[in-house]
Amino acid sequence: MTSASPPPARRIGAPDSKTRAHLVDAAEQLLLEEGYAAVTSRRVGATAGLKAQLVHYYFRSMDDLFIEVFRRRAEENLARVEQALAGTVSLRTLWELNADPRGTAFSIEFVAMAKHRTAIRAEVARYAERYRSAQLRAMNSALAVSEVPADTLPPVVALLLMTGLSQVLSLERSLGVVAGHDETIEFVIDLIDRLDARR
Amino acid sequence: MTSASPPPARRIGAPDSKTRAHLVDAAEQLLLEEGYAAVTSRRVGATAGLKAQLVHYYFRSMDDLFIEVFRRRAEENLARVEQALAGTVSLRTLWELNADPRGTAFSIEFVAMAKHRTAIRAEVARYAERYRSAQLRAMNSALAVSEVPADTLPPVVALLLMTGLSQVLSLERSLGVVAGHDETIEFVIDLIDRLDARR
DNA sequence: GTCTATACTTCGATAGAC
DNA sequence: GTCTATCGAAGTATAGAC
Repeated sequence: MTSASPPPARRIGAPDSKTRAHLVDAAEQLLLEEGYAAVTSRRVGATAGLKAQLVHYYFRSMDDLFIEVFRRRAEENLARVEQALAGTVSLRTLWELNADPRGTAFSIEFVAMAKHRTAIRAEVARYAERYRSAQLRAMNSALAVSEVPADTLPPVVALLLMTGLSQVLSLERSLGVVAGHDETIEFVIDLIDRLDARR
Repeated sequence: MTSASPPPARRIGAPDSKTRAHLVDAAEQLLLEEGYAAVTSRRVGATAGLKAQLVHYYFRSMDDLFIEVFRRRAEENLARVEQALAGTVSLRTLWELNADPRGTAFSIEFVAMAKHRTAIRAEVARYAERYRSAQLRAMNSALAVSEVPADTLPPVVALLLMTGLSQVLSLERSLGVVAGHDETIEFVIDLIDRLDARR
C-alpha cells in the first residue's frame, strides 16, 4: 500500500480520522456531481464544511485524495462482484452488476484522469485487472453451465462485449442520446435469459 | 450555428484568422496529450507560442474554444463516415472506422466534459445523434446484404455492440490492460469477415 | 482588426500556531 | 495530534492601446 508521491517531509493526519473520512465523502460527491476538475482542495473543504487546508493535512497531494476515493469504492465494488461469484452466477446477475449506472459514472471520471496522471493510472489499472479476472471467472462458469461452447462464444469476448455495451449505454444516456437503447436492452436481456434458462 | 454563452459586450476576433486556427490546433494537441484539464488559456497560448490573452480575444470563453475544437474534428469525422457510406459499405469498414484510436481518445475527453458542462453536452449530443444515424444506415445495409435477419441481430444492437467493444478495447489499452484483447479482436474480425463474404 | 497590460479569483501546498 | 495563516503560481476574463 505505497503512497503515490515521493514523500515530502510534512506531517500527515491519522488514516482513521473521522474528519479525513468526511473529506473523502465530499470529494466523492463532487467527483460524481461535477466531474474530477471540480475536485479542488477548496471545494472539497467547502462541501465538507471544513477548512480547505485540512485536505492537505490529511493527504500529501490531490492525487492521493483521488486515489483514496477510488480505492474505497473499488474495494467495495470488487467485494460485491466476488460475493455474487460465491455461488454459480447467472449471466443476468453479471449483466446487472455491469450495468449499474453509478459505477459507470465513476469509471468515466477515473479513466479520463488515468489517461494523463501516472499515479492514478497505476491504481486504476491494478484494480481493472483484478476486476476483469473476477468477472472472467464468473463468465467462464456461467457460459459453461449454459453449455455455450468456447469456440461459439469465448468467455473473454462475451465479457468485453457485455462491458462495452453497458458502458456505451450508460454514457449515451448521460448525454441524452437514447435512440435504440430500449430495443437493445430488451434484445440482450432476452438472449441472456434464454441462455440462463438452459442451466 | 449559435454561440455557447449569452453574448457579453466584448470584441471577438475574425473567425477565419490564422492565429485563431493556431490556437485551436494547440488546444486540440493539449487535449489529446494531457486531457481537458490541461487546456487552459495560459497553456494553450504557450503551446501555440502566443500570448494567453489571445485565447480570450478569439473565444468568448474556454467552453467556446472547446466547442470549436470539437466541431472541427466532429465534422471531419462525420464526413469520413458519410463518404465511406457512399457505396455499399462492408462490416469490416464499419468496424475500422469505429476502432480508430485517435477518435476514441477524443471521445473520452469530450464525454467526460459533456457530463458536467451544458454547452458542451448540447454540442456533443447533437453530433452523437447525427453520427449514430449515419452509422445505423450503414449497418442496416451491410447486414441486409449479408442476409442477417433483423430478428437474429437487429442493426441497432449490432451497432451498439460494435461501438461499445471498440471503446472498451481502446480505453483499456490506454490503461495498459490488454488481457484477452487479441483473442477478442481476432474473433470479431473473423466473424465480420465471414458475414462480409456472404455478400 | 489585432493584441497587451492588468485585475481579480482560485489553485495546491507548507510552516508553524495551538 | 489537529488545524490555520499565508505564499507563490496559475486560472479566466476585460478594458483599452496599437
